[in-house]
Amino acid sequence: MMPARIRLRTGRPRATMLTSMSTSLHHRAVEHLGTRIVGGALPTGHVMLAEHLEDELKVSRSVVREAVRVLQSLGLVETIKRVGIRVLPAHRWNPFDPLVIRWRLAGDGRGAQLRSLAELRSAVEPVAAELAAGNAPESLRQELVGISLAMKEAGDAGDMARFLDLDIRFHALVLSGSGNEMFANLIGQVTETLTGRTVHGLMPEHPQKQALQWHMDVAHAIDAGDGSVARDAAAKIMRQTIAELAPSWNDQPRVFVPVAKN
Amino acid sequence: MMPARIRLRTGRPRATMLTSMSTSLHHRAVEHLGTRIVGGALPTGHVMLAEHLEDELKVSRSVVREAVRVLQSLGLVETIKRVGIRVLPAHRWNPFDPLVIRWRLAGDGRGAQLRSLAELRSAVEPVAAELAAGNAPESLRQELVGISLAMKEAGDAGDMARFLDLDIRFHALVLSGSGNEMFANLIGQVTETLTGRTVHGLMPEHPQKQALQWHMDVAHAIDAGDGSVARDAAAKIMRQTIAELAPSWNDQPRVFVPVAKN
DNA sequence: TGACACCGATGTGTGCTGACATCAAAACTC
DNA sequence: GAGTTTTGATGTCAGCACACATCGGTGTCA
Repeated sequence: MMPARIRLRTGRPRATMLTSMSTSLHHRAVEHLGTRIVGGALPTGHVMLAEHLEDELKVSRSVVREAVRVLQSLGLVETIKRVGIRVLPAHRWNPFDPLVIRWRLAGDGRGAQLRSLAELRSAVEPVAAELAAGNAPESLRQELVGISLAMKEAGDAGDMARFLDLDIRFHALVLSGSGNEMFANLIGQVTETLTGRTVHGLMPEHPQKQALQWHMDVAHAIDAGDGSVARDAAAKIMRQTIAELAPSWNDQPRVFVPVAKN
Repeated sequence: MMPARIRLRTGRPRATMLTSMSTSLHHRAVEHLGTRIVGGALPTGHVMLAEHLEDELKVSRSVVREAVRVLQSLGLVETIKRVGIRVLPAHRWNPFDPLVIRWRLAGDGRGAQLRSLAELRSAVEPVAAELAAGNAPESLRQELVGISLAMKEAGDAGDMARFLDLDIRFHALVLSGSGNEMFANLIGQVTETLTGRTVHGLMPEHPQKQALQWHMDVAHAIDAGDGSVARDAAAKIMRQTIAELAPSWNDQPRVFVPVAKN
């Protein structure tokens, strides 16, 4: 016989979520808090109470707590007993986390974030090209050569949409071909900067003839296993890219992270 | 009148936590699962049930769920309704997260992780030095010069402990002085590789005379605002560092992250 | 009277649990 | 085979017990 199920609580239908987002409550909570912290709406040192967040987000403690735990792992907040949830200074944030990058790109820090990413690219891609020349599998080298030729075609024809697609794949293949998983992980961010550059009209009407040649140089050097040539050609691409983009962030102030005392 | 508070449950005293660790249950759970996943004990595609983890870790659902949420944000697992918690392939992990790096360094992936970090350093530090020459605040430039001189002293005197401390601070200052928060965030990882190099006896008895000179070159070039000289000197340091360390990871296989189709 | 150490009250994160809600895989029906 | 129902896992909620840092009061001593 089935014991009668005791119904302790009515289990009200819970408002049926008027804002019928497809995403989960957890996702929404992380997103809400992350954007507000990174965007500066919640300044460094600001203390929140879990209970207050429940009211603000209209969710239960579980959701708030799980979201706070995630933000904690990103370095955005810390929890202190008897005090609350405190917003940490920006230099404690994990600047490599995709979420943090996305939130910065969406807010005031957009310029500074793009500069950081561009500088990171300018550092990494030449070394990635050099490593790819030594390590990349044969099929990848050949695809790279093919793409560099297709880029020239698309560039000469003025087909910028196709050029962008090829450009993205080109740089993704170089990063992947390095055999370094940290480099490969930057593919997403590089893609973001490349698309952003065209979307925001920072791309020249036609790709520079030089840039097309440099891409082919990189591809052929990787194919030939010539690391230093690949590196130098990639460095040239990066220098030109930085030069093109620099005006858009020249006014952004630089922040100097304090070095922990020994 | 106060309504009588209905006591739904006795709330038993909860076993008083025999394993009286100083760390929180949440921390322990994240650590336990993270090390086992990154260490390979839980292979890609392995599916766990939350309830099973409760039993295994002897913790409640809240702790398991919060830990899983954090691991999810690191890209180590995904949760699927009606299926469970699935371990994701390594190329989905966030290779820049300090936790992931630490877990890899602690397990079989140690060699590959050190290579990745060293290659990242070799890419970033020259560019960081170049940027520092243009951006670093005056006080930082001067400290850098002072440290490079002290490094020479310590090196000539054979005081390797002091040399290591100075070396760490030197590279931290260069990264910080770049004014790029992503570069600055690598300070921790660079410190790890530097200490690891000496701890594991991969460091020469006396620092190379050339290396000492290169450090001074970097410092003076940054102080003088000469970016390209700083970059080239830093690149020389990196080349030598890589050459010293390479034997320790030459047998590690490289992994090539698949590039998403367009 | 004033400075300081102690100690209890208070409040907030941490952790545990039962009860649903939801949704997709799997089983079932036609 | 297509559509429907069942099932079983995560998702969410709410209440309680506990640990512990902080604050403020109290007592002691100078």
